[in-house]
Amino acid sequence: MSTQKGKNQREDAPRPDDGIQEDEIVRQRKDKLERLLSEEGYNPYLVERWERTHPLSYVRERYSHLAQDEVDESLLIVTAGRVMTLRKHGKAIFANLADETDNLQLYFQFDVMGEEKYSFVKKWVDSGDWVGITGYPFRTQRGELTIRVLECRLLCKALRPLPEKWHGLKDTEVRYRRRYMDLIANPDVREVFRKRSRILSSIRKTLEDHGTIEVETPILSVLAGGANARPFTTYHNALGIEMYLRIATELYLKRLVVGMFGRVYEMGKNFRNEGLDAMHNPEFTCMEVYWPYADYEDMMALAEEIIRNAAEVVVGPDVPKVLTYQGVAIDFEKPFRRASMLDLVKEHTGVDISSMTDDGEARTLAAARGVELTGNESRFAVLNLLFETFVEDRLVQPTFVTGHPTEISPLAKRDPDNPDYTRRFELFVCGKEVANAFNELNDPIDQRKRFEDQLLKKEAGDEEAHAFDEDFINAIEMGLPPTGGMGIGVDRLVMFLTDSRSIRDVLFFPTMRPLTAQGSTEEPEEQ
RNA sequence: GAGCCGUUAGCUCAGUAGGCAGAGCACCGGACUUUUAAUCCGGGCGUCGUGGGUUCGACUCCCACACGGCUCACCA
Repeated sequence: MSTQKGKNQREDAPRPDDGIQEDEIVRQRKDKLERLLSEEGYNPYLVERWERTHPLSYVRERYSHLAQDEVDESLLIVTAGRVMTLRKHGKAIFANLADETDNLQLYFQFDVMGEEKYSFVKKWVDSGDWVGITGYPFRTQRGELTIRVLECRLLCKALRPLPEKWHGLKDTEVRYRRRYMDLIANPDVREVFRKRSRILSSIRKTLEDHGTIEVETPILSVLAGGANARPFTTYHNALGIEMYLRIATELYLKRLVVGMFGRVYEMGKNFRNEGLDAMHNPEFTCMEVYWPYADYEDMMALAEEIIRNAAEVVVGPDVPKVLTYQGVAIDFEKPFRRASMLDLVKEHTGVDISSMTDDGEARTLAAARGVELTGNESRFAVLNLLFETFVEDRLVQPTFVTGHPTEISPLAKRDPDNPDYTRRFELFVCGKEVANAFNELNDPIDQRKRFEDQLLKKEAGDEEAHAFDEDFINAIEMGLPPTGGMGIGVDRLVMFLTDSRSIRDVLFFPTMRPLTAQGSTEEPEEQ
């Protein structure tokens, strides 16, 4: 495809596929494809269906008992997969076939298949190709469970070679940008993502076992509320308005509780226009759940149950739910520690904010410990800063941190015994926040005040202050019953349960900077 | 956003006080009916991330930029 035009395009304006260049191997494979068409009249891309009776894992399980040289012809196996390796020996060929379940050896024999079928395989099948196979299982002299192939149908031809078979694909950039190559080459990566799927199912099952129903609320809306974060902005042409991608699902879900939906949850992507690093991706998966008539202690029990069940799908049943994260054993089995933010700060810094009524005193004590302050912080803000600076990192084992100041909890109900604080917890694992829950504020008058408070912060330059949501006030003026709600950072939970160092290792396609003019403001030429 | 490190064949990686760019796997041709990182014989494959500079000569030295990784700062 190196027409004059194509060449010019590549030089003058990088195309999205620039960087994947026509190399020797691809040229050879395209030639081979043409020869396959002209010599055999076979177009592998016209194959539409293959009646697979059994995946490879079935063969391994059912025929594990076969002895050396024993063949089982009781059942014709019709299976399929990608050819990973080929070992050609003249009139016999060994290959490894992989599907989504397993990897099994194939044995092609001249005598067994007949010259025509055998020669086709020898001549036209390459590593990377997809094939449909029929044959009988047997065990080789070397003890390897193998399928003796009777028929081989070339289902699809690969024009690009597989990554190196021994070292796999290591280049992190290629692994993230072209995850399909990573998944082909690295079975452990496939396993991480299978675990992710099982964890998500487990979370859904635990919630649904408690009568919680899954709902969907807008991702695109005119107001991004429910958290303190900067949203992504977009524009709706027909309506002529700015719109935002959601930063949380909270305010919509509580509207549904008002609307008498009972226990609801949503698991989906949130979007925050902030930095990227090992713990943060601009889009990430959150689960939020709301239970009427429940409180944050019920949410603690639910959090433990969700996480323990999720751990179980990773480690297996009847095993202690203790997992190693980056070399540290994390115990999800025993009840998680519960401690108030005030006590934890006192424990780690000696500063006791609970007895304090003076903001200046709190600032002085924090400043003495090296915390940078603007001089306007309340003692509650200082408490939070001290917690973030001196405590957070140390909470390695699962810990419920309770009693956050009202000032930093604009949607949480006050503690009736101490209105400056809320009935709230955050769950920390490995020094990172995994869950956040509280008794939902259902006093519309207080909620309005809290929003007004956030508005003042926004006007003072806090870009992450909460937006004022008049309709949400309207909703809870209709009456939100006493409700416990919780959010869980699903990606982080998956990271801890799969021993993944970066959030990019648990997202199929993590956000990456584009390589070319693609994504820039430049006009995409022609068309 | 800042600092450090990296970018060489399809993949994994070597490499040179500045002097024709290397290996293994993959690929191509040949041999081979129990191999499994098959083996044996022969072969091809590179804008050494991009753009400048220094130099007789740059993959190598210098500068800028791009992308990635790590650390830090903000956030989940």
